[in-house]
Parts: sequence; C-alpha cells; structure tokens
Amino acid sequence: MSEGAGVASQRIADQLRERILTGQLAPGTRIIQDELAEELRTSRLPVREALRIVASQGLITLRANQGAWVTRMDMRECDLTYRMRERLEPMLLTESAPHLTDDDIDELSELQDRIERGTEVEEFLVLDRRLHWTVYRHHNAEELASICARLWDTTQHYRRAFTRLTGSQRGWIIGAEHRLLIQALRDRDHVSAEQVLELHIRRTRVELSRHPEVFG
Amino acid sequence: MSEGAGVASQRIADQLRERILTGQLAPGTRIIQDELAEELRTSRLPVREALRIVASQGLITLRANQGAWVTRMDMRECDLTYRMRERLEPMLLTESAPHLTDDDIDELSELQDRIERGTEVEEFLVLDRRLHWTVYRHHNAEELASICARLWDTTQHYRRAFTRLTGSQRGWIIGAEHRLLIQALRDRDHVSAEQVLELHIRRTRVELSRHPEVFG
DNA sequence: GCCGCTCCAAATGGATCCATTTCGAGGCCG
DNA sequence: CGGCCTCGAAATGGATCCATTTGGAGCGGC
Repeated sequence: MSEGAGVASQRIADQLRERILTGQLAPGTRIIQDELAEELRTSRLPVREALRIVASQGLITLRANQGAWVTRMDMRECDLTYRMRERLEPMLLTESAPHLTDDDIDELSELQDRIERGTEVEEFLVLDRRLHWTVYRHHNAEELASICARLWDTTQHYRRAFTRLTGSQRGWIIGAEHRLLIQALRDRDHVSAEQVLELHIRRTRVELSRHPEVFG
Repeated sequence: MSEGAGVASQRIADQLRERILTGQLAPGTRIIQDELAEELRTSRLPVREALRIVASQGLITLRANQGAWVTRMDMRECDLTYRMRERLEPMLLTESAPHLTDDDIDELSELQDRIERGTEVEEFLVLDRRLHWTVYRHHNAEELASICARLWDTTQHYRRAFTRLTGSQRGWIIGAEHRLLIQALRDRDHVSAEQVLELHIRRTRVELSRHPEVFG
C-alpha cells in the first residue's frame, strides 16, 4: 500500500489529515494547492502528492482539473459506513484480542474512567478513539486495520457533531457498552467481546440515524 | 475519494492496473518510473501520480526513497482478505439485489452458461468477475463497492494460480453455487442470496487455504 | 432586463532540471 | 581470503517553469 514515498509529502499529508480530523477543516472546504504550499514553505509538487495520499484515505475528494475538497457525506453514506464498521471491527478485535495483556486491559479501564470523568467533546473523541484502538493494538492485519481506520476517520466530523448535539445523554450507554466490552476481554470471552462491539457500533449508528440535522 | 485528477495519470494508472490484473506484472516485480514514462511517451510526473493511485488501490506497494513493487501477499493475508469479502460482498448484494431486473438475471444465467462451456483459465476469471459484478450492478454505495473491488483485485493473482492448479475439478461446485445464487435472486429471496454468496466466498477461501503452494 | 458570449485571471496538470538517497561494485586493509 | 569502507551510477524526491483547463466577470445583443 502507500505508507511510503516522499518524506515531505507524508508530512504534509499528516498535517492535512490532522486538520480534518480535529475539525479545523470542515467537509466541503476547498483546498488550494498554492495556499497550502506557501503556508508550509514548500513547492506545489509534494502538496499534490499529499492530496493524493489523503484522498486515498477518503478524507478529501479530487476532481480532475478542478481541485480538492474535504469529503462530505450524507446520512445514507454515513449509515453505510457504520454498517461496514459493524462487520469489520469485530474481525479486527478477533485478530487482536487473544494477544491482549492484563496491562492492556487495565489501560482500557483507565481510559473508560477518564471518559466518564470528562465532559469535553474533543477530549471524549480522543479518548474514545484511543480506547477502541487499544483493543485492536495487537492485530496483525494491516489491510483490515487500514480499512477500519479509514471508515472511522471519514465519519469523524459527523460523530463530533452528533456528540455535541446529544451531549452527555448517551454517556451512560456508551459507558455500559465499553465496560461490558472490557469485562468480556478480561474474561477472555472473545465471542462476547465481538458481539458487544458490534452492538456498540450498531447502537451508535441507530442513534445517529435519528439526528438528520447532523448532516445539515 | 480519488477518481479525479490528471487525465494522463488516470490513463497510466488504468494501464498499470490492467497489466497487474492480467498477470503481465507478477507480485514482487519492481516498477521503475523512468521505464514506464519512456514506454508511455510521457514524463515521470504523471507516472509518479499513477503509482500513487494504484498504490491506494492496494495493487502496488511504495517505499520512501526506494520505489514501487507489485504487492505480494502471503497466505495469511489472502485468507484475511477473503474473510473481509465474506462480510462485505453480501452487503453489496443487499444494496443492489432489490433493483435487479429480469434482464439482469437472464444475463447472469447466460454468463454462467458460458462459464460452464469454457475451459480457459483467463476466460473463466473474466466471466466470473463479470458475473459477480453484474449482481452488484445497481448498488448505490461507492465506498463499499470500491473496497470490495480492491479486495477482489489484490487477490486476483492468487486466484489465477489457484484456478490453474485445481483446473476444472472445482467447476461443478462453483457452478452449483452460482446457480443457487442466481435462482435465489430470481425468486427475490435476497436473504438466501446473501447466504449463498457468503458460502461461495467462504468455500473458495477454505479450498485456497489447502493449497499453500499458490503462494510459493 | 435577462440571457449568452467572450475573454481573462486563477488554479490545476505536465515537462524539465537539479538534489538527495540508496545500493551495489570494487578495492583496500586487516 | 573475507569483511568493511568508499565511491559512483541509478533511481526517487523536489523545485521551477510552461501549458491547459475552468469558471466567473463584464460586455453586448436580443
């Protein structure tokens, strides 16, 4: 795949990705090669390659002779993306779970503690992601993992909007799901862990589908 | 995503993809920018972009400051790819099946007739692919479809080797599975169609896992 | 007053040139 | 004789310049 090529291109791609995931660049925003190049003190060439890298991760959309925009999703696409996650992330869990150490699982508990103590949306998004990917930490399936990461990233903006909207109402549900997941992992009951994870993603999808206003 | 950008880049990417899928370029083959550029009467720049496009589809692997190789898989990766297909292609079927016309289904039957009459490996690969993607013809899920296509493409070389190896021994199994799939679609029994499709992919995966020599 | 045509500025696409990195061949030293 | 080091060719990465395309502003005609 495309982890290689161009140190500069990769750096620029990472920065672009960061800005999109943190919400600095909203879906629909146009990205102009010259602007990015000047701002990052480089030529347009590595910028062009960076745009391609980020496009291959689904975060921006390119159109020939026209330019690049931060990818925009409608509710239908977002729903489908969550359905894919429901089928793929449990696979990723299965690949990783047998290799989780007791320390890993303690780390999961601590992350959930912090999630429950916190109130900031941005903090929640970071911790939630870190929790999930700690579960997947020992996967040995790059392809699968990169697809899952892509599905996660492309819905990040709408997850943020959704979280802001529903506030802490859903906190205890997510908490219960996370705790059940962590306990199943601690018990080495991987089938249940898979099932809880699928449930967790599906429940979020269903709730999201009840908030069309997230998609403006 | 990355359907746009650079008419030339896109053309070159298509040619590269074609050569890999038809087996002209085997996994592990190194691709040198200068050679491709000279052969296609263009400069290295669109070649570089084409390499990125094809890399984003998983068919070649880039390493910074080193170059590009046709992606090589081991049995474990191939097995995982088939497992992903088992979970995703039935989804794609579900998106498309309700919109299949009687003509579409007749076309499927004719394709299967031709598969059963033929003996050439290359012909089989083409017809088999056409059959599957005729089933998916009316999907309205670009992301899902592009992931499925990617999973299909990256295993193409090993499917070819496998087909050459097992010859026509598996022909009647594939025929039965395809016929059952087509009949379920004709009966508008989409749940059964999904199930047959999953079975079909899983059976192929299991057989493939019994032939490690394919990954020599 | 509205629609359409022309032309121009701005942005993307491609070619060429130069810099940098990698890897192997060949020689030198131990 | 073998291992290491150096050097150079070859390939990739980046910068600059030019070509092409696009879309909108402004003018003209109906």
